[in-house]
Amino acid sequence: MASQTVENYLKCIYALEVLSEKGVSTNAIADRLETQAPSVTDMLKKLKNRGLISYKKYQGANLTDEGRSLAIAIVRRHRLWEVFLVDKLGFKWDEVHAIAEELEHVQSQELTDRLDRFLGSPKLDPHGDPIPDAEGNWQVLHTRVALDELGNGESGVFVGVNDSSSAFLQYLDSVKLSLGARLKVLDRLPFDQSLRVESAQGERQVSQIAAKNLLVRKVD
Amino acid sequence: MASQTVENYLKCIYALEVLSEKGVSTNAIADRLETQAPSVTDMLKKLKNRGLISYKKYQGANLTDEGRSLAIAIVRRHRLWEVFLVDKLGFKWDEVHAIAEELEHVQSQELTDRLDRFLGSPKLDPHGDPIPDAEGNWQVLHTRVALDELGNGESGVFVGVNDSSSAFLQYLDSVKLSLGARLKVLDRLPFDQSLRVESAQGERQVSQIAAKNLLVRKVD
DNA sequence: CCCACTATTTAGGGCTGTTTAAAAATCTTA
DNA sequence: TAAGATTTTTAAACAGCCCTAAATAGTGGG
Repeated sequence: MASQTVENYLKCIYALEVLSEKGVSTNAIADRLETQAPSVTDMLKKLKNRGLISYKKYQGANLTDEGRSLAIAIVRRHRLWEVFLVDKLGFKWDEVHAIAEELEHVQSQELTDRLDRFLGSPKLDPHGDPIPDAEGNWQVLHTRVALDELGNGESGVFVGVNDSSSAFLQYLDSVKLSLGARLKVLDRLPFDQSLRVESAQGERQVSQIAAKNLLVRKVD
Repeated sequence: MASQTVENYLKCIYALEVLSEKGVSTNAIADRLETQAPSVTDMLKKLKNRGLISYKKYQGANLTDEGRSLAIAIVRRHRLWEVFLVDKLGFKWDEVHAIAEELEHVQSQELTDRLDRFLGSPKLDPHGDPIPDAEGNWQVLHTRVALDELGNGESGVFVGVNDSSSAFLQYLDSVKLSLGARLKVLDRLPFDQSLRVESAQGERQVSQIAAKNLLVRKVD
């Protein structure tokens, strides 16, 4: 039985592994978990001993199959609880992350299965991220690209975010951008590279940094 | 912020305090938490330093107002989650205790409030125990007595249990006794003091030990 | 009232997970 | 390629919570 701490490390390594070809670095983990590098080194040794990661000194860590399937199970629980919090309890999408971080550690396969059924086996969480099923598989997402990568004149449907920080989500709310919105990039402003975008609510401006964190599915 | 361990001690002391006039003894706590007496002594000192209990060596512990209100908040969360598990997820009443023990430690006032509303602000948990409201108050229960305390010829409605162990709850299920059943004590069998009881499903026999754990509200 | 028994506390450690400070390895770049 | 900078690991220590063994306080029976 993995402790909450171990679960958090696994989830963290899982998230970072996607971003880099090589092993996940000690510092990257320390930053993300807001802990210190020596704590990470310690934990990496333990995780290795438990067969959850492969790890060589100075080379970073990678999940083993066992570690990865544990990590995916945690992600599954996290995202199911997020759906519960938003759909059933009426939380807003920027409020659920911290609470789901706690709920995800409750250990009961039966609970997870029943929660999934209760929610109607949702495929996506409130931020547009896919929810793994009990076997750890998930729907292949339509190709998602950052709004920023669309050329002038191209259109896309807002389907997810790169950054699910409360700050970014609240920003999206404040400018009335929500999942499903159809967006067309008109052009870039030379000064700061911000995008002029056309949406159902009319024309708006999106900063480049926001555009990099806003994921769309391209449409014609 | 109280750790899960601290919360478990508080809940334990709260539960034991009801049963005895004096301070709650070290061993009683150790037994209930399935830990060792020295661990309890350690923790009692810490709880005292944090102002959550009053405690003198060899004299047992009692909750302070602050400790008690924390304990009641934990009981509230525990029982709300039990209602959720039974009413919404379809668990049986004997399956929910362990899971609720984990869920109760999730720290979010907002979550508790919303869960309460989502469930319709229930007043009783699946075992007939009262759920404290956000202020820590609960409905005064109709006087509940053990079935065993009814005289021959007296009747009562099954409204709760003393022992909510899985074993006892499953026993009740297996003999088709559920909350709300009307029971009339006919007489006792001299040999083992077991009760002959009349219910809607006909006449049945209830062992004395079961009768002591089965709570009824007297009716005429 | 004293002995024997039980309940409780102290002493000394272990394990997990954390920290700071310092050493070692790796990377960068002139 | 050799300093210098950065990253990572080691060392030493601490906090929370737990344990066993041993000492001590309280309690009931003779």
